[in-house]
Amino acid sequence: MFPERTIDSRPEWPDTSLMAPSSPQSQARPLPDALREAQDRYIATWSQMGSAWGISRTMAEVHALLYITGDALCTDEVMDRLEISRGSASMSLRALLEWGVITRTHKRGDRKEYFLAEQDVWAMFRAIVRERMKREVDPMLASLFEIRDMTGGMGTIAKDHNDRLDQLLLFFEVMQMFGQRFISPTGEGLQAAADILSKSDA
Amino acid sequence: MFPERTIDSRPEWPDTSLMAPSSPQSQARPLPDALREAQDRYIATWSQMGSAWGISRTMAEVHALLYITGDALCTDEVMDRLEISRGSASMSLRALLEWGVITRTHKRGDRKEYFLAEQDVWAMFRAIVRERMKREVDPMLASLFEIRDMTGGMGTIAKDHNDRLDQLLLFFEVMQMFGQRFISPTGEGLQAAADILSKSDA
DNA sequence: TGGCTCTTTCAATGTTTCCTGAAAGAACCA
DNA sequence: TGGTTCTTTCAGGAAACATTGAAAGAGCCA
Repeated sequence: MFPERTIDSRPEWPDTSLMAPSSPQSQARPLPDALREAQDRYIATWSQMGSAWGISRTMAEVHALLYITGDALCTDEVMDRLEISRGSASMSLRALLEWGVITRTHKRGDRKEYFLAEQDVWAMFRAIVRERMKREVDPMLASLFEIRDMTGGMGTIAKDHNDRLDQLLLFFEVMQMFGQRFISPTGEGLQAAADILSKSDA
Repeated sequence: MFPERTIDSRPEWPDTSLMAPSSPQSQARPLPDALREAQDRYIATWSQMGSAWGISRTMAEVHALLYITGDALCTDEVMDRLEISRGSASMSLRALLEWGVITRTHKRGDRKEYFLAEQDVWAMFRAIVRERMKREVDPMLASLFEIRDMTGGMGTIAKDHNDRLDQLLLFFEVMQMFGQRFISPTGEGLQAAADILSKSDA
């Protein structure tokens, strides 16, 4: 069902008792193999999710990497870790910035840009919902209104057609309202509720 | 922002005062040009929407056509209207059946199958949400749990990593709960509320 | 200003995804 | 059973999409 694409997802664990001298990590701190493998599987999972929802695999992978490591990584680190080209890394990072799910940072005495993923999952999804509404739902609603106007004065011959459009318009307006509530400060109330729930039954 | 793809979306109206003797329509009833054009624009809009959300353009077009006409159409009618091949029409129709957003019907004395779109927008979206949860969210949650288990016993070195996964898991569990509420009979309450809203301020 | 480092762009290329159309399959009828 | 009508399948081709890498751009420093 999902497209075949994994970043080495072996089913078994290697020996994890020692630190492996893995490739040059962010700040010279090598990672236990098990952790690295878990990261890779997370990256693969997130990239599958992304492609099912119309986000390019690489962009999803870059985001997954930044989120799961929690580190501020530079372009070269992203390239090396995901084995992608400079151009691809650059474009993905920029797109993620535009989505508002990562931010630029700098390190003292280093000219490179570092990228850090939004660490609050709810804030991250608020950003995603905000962008998708802006890019897809709003224009579509505008189109639907226009289309509705095309047959507005046609009388009974277009009645059913217009009713169907009205039904759709109503639905998307309701959804838009929900979306706005989700991304607004009120949406943070939802997050708070979820946080409380999580603590009460953990 | 959206990919270029339209089904003849001229900005101006043709003369709509008369029925145009258009191509052989479902039941030999020709359509006013304006109505046909509005249908085309709806089809184009819906197909754009679809591709932004990972649904193939053709499949979205077929669904749009069935929804907006409200008619039970057979494969040949779909092919002719959208100018797609028999194979493509057949596959799209089957996929739409699997999604549960269209149904098969038959006409007396006719061996062909006819296809009818679910006409209730809320029922349609309940079907879509149900399928997407089943196909994408549930497997992803399963993966996240597995990944979480990979580093469950690793102690402090994986603490932050595990916290991040837990945050994601919590988020998706909340979303799953919402989704289930949306698709359950309770979800119909939502629909009812929206219907009332629409009548009260129309 | 010239040289250095890092970032962005984009034409060419590679890859995935989708569509086509012919052929096989299935259901029905006489 | 053979013929007719409709549906599904799938290999091959076409289109859409993503990635690469080299070159241009941008900022910085001495």
